[in-house]
Amino acid sequence: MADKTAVEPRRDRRHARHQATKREILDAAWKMVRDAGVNALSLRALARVVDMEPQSLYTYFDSKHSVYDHLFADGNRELLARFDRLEVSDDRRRALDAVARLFVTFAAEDQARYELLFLRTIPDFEPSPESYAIAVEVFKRGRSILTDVGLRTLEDFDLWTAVVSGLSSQQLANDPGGDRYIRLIDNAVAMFSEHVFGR
Amino acid sequence: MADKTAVEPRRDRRHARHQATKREILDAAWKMVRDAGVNALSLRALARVVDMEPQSLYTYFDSKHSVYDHLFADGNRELLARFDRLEVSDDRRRALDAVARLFVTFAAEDQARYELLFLRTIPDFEPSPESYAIAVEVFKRGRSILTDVGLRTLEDFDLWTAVVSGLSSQQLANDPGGDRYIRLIDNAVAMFSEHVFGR
DNA sequence: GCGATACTCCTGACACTGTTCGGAAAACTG
DNA sequence: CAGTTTTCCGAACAGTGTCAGGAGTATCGC
Repeated sequence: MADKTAVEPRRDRRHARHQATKREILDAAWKMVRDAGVNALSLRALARVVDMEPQSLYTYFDSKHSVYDHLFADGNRELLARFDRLEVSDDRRRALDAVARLFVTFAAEDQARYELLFLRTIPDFEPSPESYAIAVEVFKRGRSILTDVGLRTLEDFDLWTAVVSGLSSQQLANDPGGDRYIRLIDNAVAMFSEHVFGR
Repeated sequence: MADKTAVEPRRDRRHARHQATKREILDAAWKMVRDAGVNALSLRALARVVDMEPQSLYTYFDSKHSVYDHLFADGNRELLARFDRLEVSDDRRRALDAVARLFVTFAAEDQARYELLFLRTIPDFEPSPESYAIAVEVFKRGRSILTDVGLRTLEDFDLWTAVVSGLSSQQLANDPGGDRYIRLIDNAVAMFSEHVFGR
């Protein structure tokens, strides 16, 4: 009798929790990371949100780093998808502008995601080969768009990424939520294409 | 008797520890941060290095954030000193090149310091007014050098910082310890000054 | 339908973290 | 020498990621 009443509610909670699948956990993790910063992710707090015990998360993820790894993959997949959706103009300037705008916007949208994907800010975290492969894919896709546009040498490409990532990081650091550096994209693209293509 | 032998070594250690002053603690903190990343700093490990109990650190610092705050101030002071030591050439291109080189080198030297000063990577950390004042001083100094060179508008200045910080962050992220992006400084400065000054 | 197997989840525990409190020893001040 | 201030530590609290072991549930082969 006493046993039964003690076990009953546990079973109920089981059912409630059971729907908290991998995807839901990751979504909750995204929310936490966005609200409090990449390094403020806590497995225990995460478990609380998805109504689990912290140890149960280990059914879905090998470790905290594994959670980060999945977020890393998520972010890169999203970026890759946007690149795929992008229709590249024949006009050089227009194409460059679109790519820059795509990237800077992507960065400005979500500071945490930017940190996770492009800055090594979590101690000892390194993406798994599978996740890193997606990042490489993103890189290749970006690179191929730019070579199509006429950006041939690695030097020019590096200079391009420097400019675009510079705008992104400055936007996030000095004017998060605003458009102080986003407004400069036009100007920056003009500067860049004048330099490498002449005017 | 038993009491005395138990107390004796404690007194000896006291003397040994006593030389671990604020400066020494901060130096040790710099080393830890450089070796393991900004977010891997641990007060307990730090105390171990300077041969103290963790609680004793609170004699010198109000909190872990306060340690970060002092590091933040340290870094900005160093950068400010370098700006002061810099002799600005009359030649525009040369001057810009020197400033860019100064900054990118400073960034490339020490990833942890760069994160600490220019990226908001530590959860909830915000520099104290006193430390932030030094950062503002650095900003002013950089800005004044550039206006002297003929960079008048805020837009141009923002574009400049974007390019320079872009080179820095790319250097750290994609080729730490190397010079893949440092080599581009010449090129980048040419691009920038052609754009804002004409050629 | 039944037994074995796999999956999911939890209890308990360990070593670690930053931090607070209260007290003791040492250093400095009059 | 007495009194005050500075420096340090022992004990403890709430938080962290993680592991081991054991339940309950779902699924598969028979």
